[in-house]
Amino acid sequence: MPELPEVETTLRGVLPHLQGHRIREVSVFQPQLRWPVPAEIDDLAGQRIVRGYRRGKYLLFETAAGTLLIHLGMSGSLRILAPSVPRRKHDHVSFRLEGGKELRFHDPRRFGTIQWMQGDPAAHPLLAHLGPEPLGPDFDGAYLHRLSRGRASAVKAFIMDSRNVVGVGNIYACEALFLAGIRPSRAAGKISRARYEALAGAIREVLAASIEMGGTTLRDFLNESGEPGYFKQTLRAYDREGEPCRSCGGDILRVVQNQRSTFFCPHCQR
DNA sequence: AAAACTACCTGAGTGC
DNA sequence: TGCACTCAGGTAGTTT
Repeated sequence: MPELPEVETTLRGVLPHLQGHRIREVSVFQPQLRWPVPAEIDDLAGQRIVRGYRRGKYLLFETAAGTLLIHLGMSGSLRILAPSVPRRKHDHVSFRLEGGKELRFHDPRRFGTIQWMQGDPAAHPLLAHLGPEPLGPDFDGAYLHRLSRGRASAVKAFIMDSRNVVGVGNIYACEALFLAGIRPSRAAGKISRARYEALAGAIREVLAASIEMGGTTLRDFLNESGEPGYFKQTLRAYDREGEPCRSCGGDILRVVQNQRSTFFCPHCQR
């Protein structure tokens, strides 16, 4: 499941094949993604990718005629392939590149998004209300502390809300709260500045560490989906219900918050 | 205004 | 073996 580190890994994997290169042809096999792939995506054909970057979990590829926006949703992936590689089930969109290779979008659950837009990408409805990048300069403990005053919602939901900060999905929310020693159910508005400093640091730490690990898979990127296999063995809380806390040895608990599983150590997280 | 809930989707896993 | 069922998760949009 692509969280921010997987999206970043994907960007690093595909960008060398895209930046400065022309898209020759766009083929849409299944337009019914989260929203329909617009017919105007054809305008991308013939355009040169000027630059590509990530905003939250959105990937953006700019051309002179418009910007390609891609979100991988829950199960999406991008791969660079030779056109001779047969199309797999759930390969929904293909971008033929100058030089002969193809960029293919694969997404079994079709929660992903492919859009084509004009104008300033930051003003696009999907991007306009996003909070700061967790690895950027505008995100720190002071920011979280200030923003959370008066909020009654659980801190876990607070940091998973992309209006507050982008890129913190369920897994990394659990991991960061464990690292910071904060109980996920605690009211966001009642957490001290000092503890938010720890939380902001933990968020950056888990995301950066995971990007580093994703980076080690870059070599294999063209062959594999880009999902880092090492990832699971480093988890401290997520998906570890009943297993011993790596810090105190007690049982990791699982509860449900806002229809999502939350994993935490009741001894280490208060 | 803020918080909680719903819908979208398929594959993996479970139990009978 | 096969069927029915549940669960997972990102996030925009809707409801409370």
